[in-house]
Amino acid sequence: MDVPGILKKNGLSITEGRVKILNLFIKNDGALAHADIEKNTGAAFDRVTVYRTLQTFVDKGIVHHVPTTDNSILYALCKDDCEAGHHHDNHVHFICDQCNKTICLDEVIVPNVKLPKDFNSNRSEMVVHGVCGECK
Amino acid sequence: MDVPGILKKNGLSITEGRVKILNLFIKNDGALAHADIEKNTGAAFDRVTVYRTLQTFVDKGIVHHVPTTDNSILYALCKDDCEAGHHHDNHVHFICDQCNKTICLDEVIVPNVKLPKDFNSNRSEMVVHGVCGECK
DNA sequence: AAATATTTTGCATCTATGTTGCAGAATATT
DNA sequence: AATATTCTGCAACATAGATGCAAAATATTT
Repeated sequence: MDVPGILKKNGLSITEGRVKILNLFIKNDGALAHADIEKNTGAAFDRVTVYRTLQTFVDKGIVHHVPTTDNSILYALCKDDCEAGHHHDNHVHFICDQCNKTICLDEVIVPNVKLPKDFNSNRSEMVVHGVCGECK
Repeated sequence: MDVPGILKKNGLSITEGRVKILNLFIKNDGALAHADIEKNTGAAFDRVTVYRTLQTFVDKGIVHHVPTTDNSILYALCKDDCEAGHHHDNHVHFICDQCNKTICLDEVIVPNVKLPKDFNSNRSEMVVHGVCGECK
């Protein structure tokens, strides 16, 4: 589906900023931080607009948060979400120690773990660190 | 091992702030954010001191970062680190949706996942969300 | 296509979080 | 007890993110 289509499907107005930012996600298969987006759009938009756009995308399930160990917030697009419109982010995220990219491994499902009794699990997140195919 | 002993073993001076903060971690089996520590020490220490103490503890391997999906940094003590002094945090972290506590499941090891070929893994982190034994 | 209604953007402002340099205080060493 | 080392607190700074509101852009209606 094309970018305007994705926006319309989610009840969002089609604006220059949203189109450009969504395109950035589609071109880049890794995860993006707010700062990456500002760099790549050449400061064409206000900081606040970028924040709000990202928040909107998260709310609509177009994009999801990626867990990190530092204090950065990463956003990643799920291919499945794009196509089908239902939000599921139970896949593994991979962070390359070399190129520092965060990559969604859409095909790798987060495994279940045995929890202590009396613990119930809703959802799980998994981040794997290592060296990606490009850098190897 | 007692708190001053842990500090000494890591080549750190024994100071009021470090003892109190390390005690906080030992008493509380969940993960703590910077803000939690400031609350629990009754603002007895400067903000900067708390930041630096946490950074020092991370550097020395006394405490480790817990991955989160929001922008908060959580710190958690590993029982094993305390006892043996070697850093390993390949256990699962559990975040309770109800009481919002983060709990180190020291006995639950992060499972291995099959990565795409050409990907090498060094270490993995896993966060499970759900309801803990207390809240159930 | 023009007019109106709705959304979105940008600016100004504010808050929280985290860092760094440096002098004084506390701890460790001799 | 005196010296050397380490740590703390203050001030200042940097960055990330949120909010209210008027102006601008988009969507809808006629």
